[in-house]
Amino acid sequence: MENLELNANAYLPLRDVVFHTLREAILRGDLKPGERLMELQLASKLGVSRTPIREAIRMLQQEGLAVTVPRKGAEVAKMTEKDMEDVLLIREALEILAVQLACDNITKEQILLLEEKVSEFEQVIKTGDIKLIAQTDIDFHDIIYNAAGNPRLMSMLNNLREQIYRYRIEYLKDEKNYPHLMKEHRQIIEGLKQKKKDYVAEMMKNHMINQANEVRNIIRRQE
Amino acid sequence: MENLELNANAYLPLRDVVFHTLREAILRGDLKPGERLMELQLASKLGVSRTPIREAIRMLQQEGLAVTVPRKGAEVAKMTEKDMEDVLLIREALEILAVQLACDNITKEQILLLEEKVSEFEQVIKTGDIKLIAQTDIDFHDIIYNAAGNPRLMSMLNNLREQIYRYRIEYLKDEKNYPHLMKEHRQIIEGLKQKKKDYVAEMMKNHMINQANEVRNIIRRQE
DNA sequence: AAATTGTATTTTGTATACAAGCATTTTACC
DNA sequence: GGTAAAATGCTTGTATACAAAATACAATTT
Repeated sequence: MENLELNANAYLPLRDVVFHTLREAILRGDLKPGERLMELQLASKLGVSRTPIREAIRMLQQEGLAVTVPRKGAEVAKMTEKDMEDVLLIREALEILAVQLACDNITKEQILLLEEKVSEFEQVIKTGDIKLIAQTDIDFHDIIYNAAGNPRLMSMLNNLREQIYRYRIEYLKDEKNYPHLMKEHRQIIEGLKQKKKDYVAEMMKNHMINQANEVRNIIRRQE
Repeated sequence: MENLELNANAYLPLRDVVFHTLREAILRGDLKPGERLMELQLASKLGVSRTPIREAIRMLQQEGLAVTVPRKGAEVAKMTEKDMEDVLLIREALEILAVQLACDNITKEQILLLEEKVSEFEQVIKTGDIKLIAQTDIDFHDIIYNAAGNPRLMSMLNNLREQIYRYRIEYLKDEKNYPHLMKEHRQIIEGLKQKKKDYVAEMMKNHMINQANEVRNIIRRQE
């Protein structure tokens, strides 16, 4: 860990601000897997007392981003390759569910939004700004989640995405992945337009399997 | 709420004991949906200070069993029929995933355990003890989760089960459901034995749809 | 040298104090 | 009597104090 800074907001309780701050730090890798989350240290670094830190840690823990051992303290959750595989499988199942539900409910406007997002993606990759590229990809899927009309599913998928964020960033750093990704997104849009549920499910599955393979390669390469 | 009591354990931090106590109370309906979770009140009722109560509430909140409004406090999460539908759909997708994974990995011993559980279920329904009946059903599915070998999937399914616990109890109070339930369990075992992935998936889907329908009926009847 | 005990230090666990916000009632004024 | 403002009480938010456990490390023993 290096430089944490609080983005204070008069009306949000500090625990929520701390929670978001720590979550961001974990996702962006400023807080590394296995790194201890010491209350006093974090408190002084963020300029608050231990109380909001502790509550934020309890939230992170329930979210799976931190692991706590009683009377020992918390640390940033480590992710083994197996953990990653487990998450990817669950994500695949739920993304397929989401796109199937979306297929039933999606509006013409939402389909337009999806098409716009693909164009936007095409533009954004030229900038080379990975965070922006990642966000555009996230937006695409978020439109589908919204169309699915199942808020709990949406929040679970967001949580799963969080868990593999670091690896997805690596995946998006590799330009050779962009054409496939865009092609798959276009296939999904096509299926949604024609309301072919089995087809979109197949295309989403394909999309997920390809990403999972890339994530696997990245993990292998790192170790 | 009426009588909460703490099941103290020397080594578990109080926050965890409080968390489990409150969770149980919510699931069993002692704490009703919409009921406020006031820190001081709970603290004095459980004989602890506000600190562990607050941390437990943060955990319940992240788990979806409580909802908190800043500077207003927490209350037991309300579940609309729509929420329930949302959860049931997710559960269906993940139970199917679990049983498919189990199909790949299940051992002979685990299949034996499943068969024993069905027999046990047959015995237990004679007692009429709903909590025991529910536990036997839970055990059956837990064996499958274990065979699936995906701990994260297991914990997500456990969490989803939690959310619909109250309605599942109602479902299990109705004796006419037992024969179907047992038949479906036997079909799932058969599929796992023969390692027919598509078949187990189909049977599990069927199992889930039937339960979902019953839960729907119960909700309708209640309102 | 290895193991063990003892002690100081660090860190978490829990209780409590105090501040601030929100809601409701009371009071003052028209 | 009705409305606005003030006051009161209850609740959450945050900081801090103290206790208990874990850890690190030195001293002692084997």
